[in-house]
Amino acid sequence: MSREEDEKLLFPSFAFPAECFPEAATSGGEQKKARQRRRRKVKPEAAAALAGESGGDEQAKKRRLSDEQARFLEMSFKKERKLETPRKVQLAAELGLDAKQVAVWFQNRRARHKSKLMEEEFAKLRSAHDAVVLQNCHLETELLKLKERLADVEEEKAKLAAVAAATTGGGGGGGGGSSSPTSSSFSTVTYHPVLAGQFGVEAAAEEADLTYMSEYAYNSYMLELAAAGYCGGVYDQFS
DNA sequence: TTGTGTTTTATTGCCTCC
DNA sequence: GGAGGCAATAAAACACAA
Repeated sequence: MSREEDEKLLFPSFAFPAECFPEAATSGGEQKKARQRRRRKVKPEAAAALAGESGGDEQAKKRRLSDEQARFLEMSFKKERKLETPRKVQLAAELGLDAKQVAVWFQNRRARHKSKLMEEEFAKLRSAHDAVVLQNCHLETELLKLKERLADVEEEKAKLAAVAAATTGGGGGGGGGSSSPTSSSFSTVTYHPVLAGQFGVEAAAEEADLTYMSEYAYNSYMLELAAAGYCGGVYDQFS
């Protein structure tokens, strides 16, 4: 079974939790709330059975499956995530278990599998988020530098205009104007490869003749920023 | 040994589908 | 309406540090 099939099976209608969108609370959210409100009550007979009080038969107690049984079930789970009733009964007979136990085992196993996939998904989203934060910080830093540079140029321009006015006796003069930025003072905008791929900015960046940093260069750059005290916290991972 | 955290097995209540 | 699935949860079993 492919991972995509797997996820389709396990997340038939995956959505971000309703609390992410409080303004769009729906009846689905209500259902979830209702579920969370619920407090399970263990029926007395079930509690007694678990405690071994009803006749004291060992079968009623919670028993761990043997390694062999668990291994067999695990192999079956790898082949098929859900069991048809006949297969369930057959499996139970082969393992000397109750069909209900096999069903429960599969149910719990699916839940474990799902939560593992969720963790992986979360980790991916988090790293993408971190990358966006870093990129944003980088761009803000770049913007700051450009603003400083612009201010310098404007100042230079004003000075030149004043000098021109003094020497020509007050004429207009438009000297010194064509300020094409020197390549050394303007650093190029860089895109982290992960970001570029993820958000489709690659083509646009190429078109604009922007250069790319290697992973190493990028990390070094982030270290520099961290050392300079930019965007505190975000760079902890680099230092 | 014991307190505590984690994993596993089982139950309950709700939902969907046939 | 019954079967089966899922989420939430309880509780036993287990692991492990102090």
